[in-house]
Amino acid sequence: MRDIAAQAGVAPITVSRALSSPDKVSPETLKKILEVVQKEGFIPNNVAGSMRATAKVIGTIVPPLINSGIADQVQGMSDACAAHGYQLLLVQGDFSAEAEDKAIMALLGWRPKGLIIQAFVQSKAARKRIATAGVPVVEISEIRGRTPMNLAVGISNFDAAYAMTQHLAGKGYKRIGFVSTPIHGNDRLRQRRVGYRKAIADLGIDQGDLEVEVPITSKGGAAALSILTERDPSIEVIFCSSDLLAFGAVQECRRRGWAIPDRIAIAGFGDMDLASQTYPAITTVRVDRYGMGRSAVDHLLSLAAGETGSGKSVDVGFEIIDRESA
Amino acid sequence: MRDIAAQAGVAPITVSRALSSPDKVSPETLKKILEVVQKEGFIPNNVAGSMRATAKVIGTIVPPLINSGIADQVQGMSDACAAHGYQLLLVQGDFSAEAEDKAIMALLGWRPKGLIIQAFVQSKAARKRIATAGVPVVEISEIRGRTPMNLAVGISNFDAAYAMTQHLAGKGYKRIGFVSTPIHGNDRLRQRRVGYRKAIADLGIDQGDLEVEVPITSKGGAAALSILTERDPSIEVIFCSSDLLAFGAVQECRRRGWAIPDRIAIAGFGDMDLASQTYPAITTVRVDRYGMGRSAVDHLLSLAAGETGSGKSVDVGFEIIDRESA
DNA sequence: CTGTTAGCGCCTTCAC
DNA sequence: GTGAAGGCGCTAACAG
Repeated sequence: MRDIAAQAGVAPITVSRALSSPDKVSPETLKKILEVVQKEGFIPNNVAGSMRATAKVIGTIVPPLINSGIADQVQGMSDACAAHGYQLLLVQGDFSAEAEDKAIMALLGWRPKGLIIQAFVQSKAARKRIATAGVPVVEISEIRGRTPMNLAVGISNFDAAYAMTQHLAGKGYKRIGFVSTPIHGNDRLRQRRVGYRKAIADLGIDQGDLEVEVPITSKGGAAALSILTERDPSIEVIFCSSDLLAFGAVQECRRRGWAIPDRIAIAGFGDMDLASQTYPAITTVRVDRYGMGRSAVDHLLSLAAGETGSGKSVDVGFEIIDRESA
Repeated sequence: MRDIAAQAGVAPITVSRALSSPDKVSPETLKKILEVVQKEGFIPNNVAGSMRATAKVIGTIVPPLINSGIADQVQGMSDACAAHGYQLLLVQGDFSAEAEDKAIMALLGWRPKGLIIQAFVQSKAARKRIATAGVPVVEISEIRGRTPMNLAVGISNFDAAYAMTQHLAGKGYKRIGFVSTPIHGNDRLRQRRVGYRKAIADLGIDQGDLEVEVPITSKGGAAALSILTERDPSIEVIFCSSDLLAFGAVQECRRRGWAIPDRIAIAGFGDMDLASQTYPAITTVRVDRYGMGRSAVDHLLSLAAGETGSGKSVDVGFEIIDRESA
């Protein structure tokens, strides 16, 4: 930057101003400076800049990207960040509290403008650290129940699962199974199961235990179909807590030559591209994951700008998409 | 950090050492410092640290995460970064040279240890900037043809597509179609098409134009099936440049009640989870995307450590996975 | 093994 | 509209 300044015949600070607030520099000076910058291919050092001003960085922790709609969310965040001139610092963690803690530490070390986390912040220690750091946090999560640290963006997974279960019952299905990936530490999944259970109870269906947990792969969905139909051969529909599982179940049916939805019906959750393209197309719950990502960034920047959204939740809503599989 | 030092009765530099190279500090001093750090919840400021030492950050540019195996690669990079104590700075771009330039500038501003790019660096300007910055680059890309700036990690998409086309011919298929997503600016896709064409030529098959480009969705795969079978009703197999397209084509067949592979056969590329789980399971080319991500980080750090891998390519290889769909 | 000194490159503050 | 001084928090380099 000194070089540029020398070449343009001005002081370094003027170059700084030319690049960050061009309107505070006279047009001629500006033009000359920009020419030199261009010629030299100068790229200002954000690291140095972030020592005095706060870094234009948003840290985010995401669960494994593989096999999930998380990629959509990351895309949304990335796009929104780009629109505001921010950068995404990405750390992956699983759903364990320890992994989360480590990831939060790693991110805070970069003094980001804010944090976006794909769940409620679990450990008290982490919450305290974040509070001490004075960094706003947006939790992309279940919005029912706990109060978020600052602000939560998401849907009520409880309501969504409840609505889907009711929807299935409304179509005449009596014995309704529920498949999920491991729930431990994932409040979104937990709320889906709670919603399902509540609906079953409200409907007065007496069906015993038709729940199963399987790995987060389509193979898991296939396995779930086997397990549940063995446990109760009269089961009529399987509600999967993710489209990937539903997809696996659908393929397993084809493998067995079972007609969907006549022999058994299947419903999913998420409305991934997959769900509409599979044949038969999968009845599912649509969630705008991309929008959640964008919205999270927007709200985070509002919080960082001093707006106090404390404790509120932003419900992006869901929609039951009725297709052929159930 | 001054606070911590004062409380522990040592100089700031000792705290610094205690945190970054604990073995250079006496056990007692170390213990006392760590206690204070713990008690205060101190998180060192990486931004400041990165002014003198180089930042433990790797910048990466990825194409849209949605609908692709890229998520696996990101996962691999993320895991490898975590293992080395590095952080991933993620920017998304499409395949255009302008987007790439902007993304590279944005990343270089953070003075990262290195860059990982999901293609060859396209523009001369960008290459020059990177060279000037003295930052090593690993290109995850086609390894045939152009010499990489420093080092490329990937496969020969040409060889892979050639091998698959030969494989299909070997199974007796005569009229072999080729579907890809838009090739413009994506050398991996281009090399797949070139490999396909070379194989067709070598086989002496005379079949006219059986190539089509469709959007990168499974719907695109369905559309491709319609287009190609209309263009040539006697087409026997469709080789899709991605599993997602192959999946769409398979679903379209089901919708039409066409038997796979008897009425028409389908092959994919990538061996996504999807490919093995779809029924019928999809014959495809397996590429270890996760491993590519990990390997890219490892090689990048070697380069950054002064190793000169200039111009070399690391071939992670591929494998033809023969399943039911072709 | 520990401390002193100096400075990374920019931006805030204040003066002109 | 422009510039001079100083410091952000940490760590290399050198000394003890």
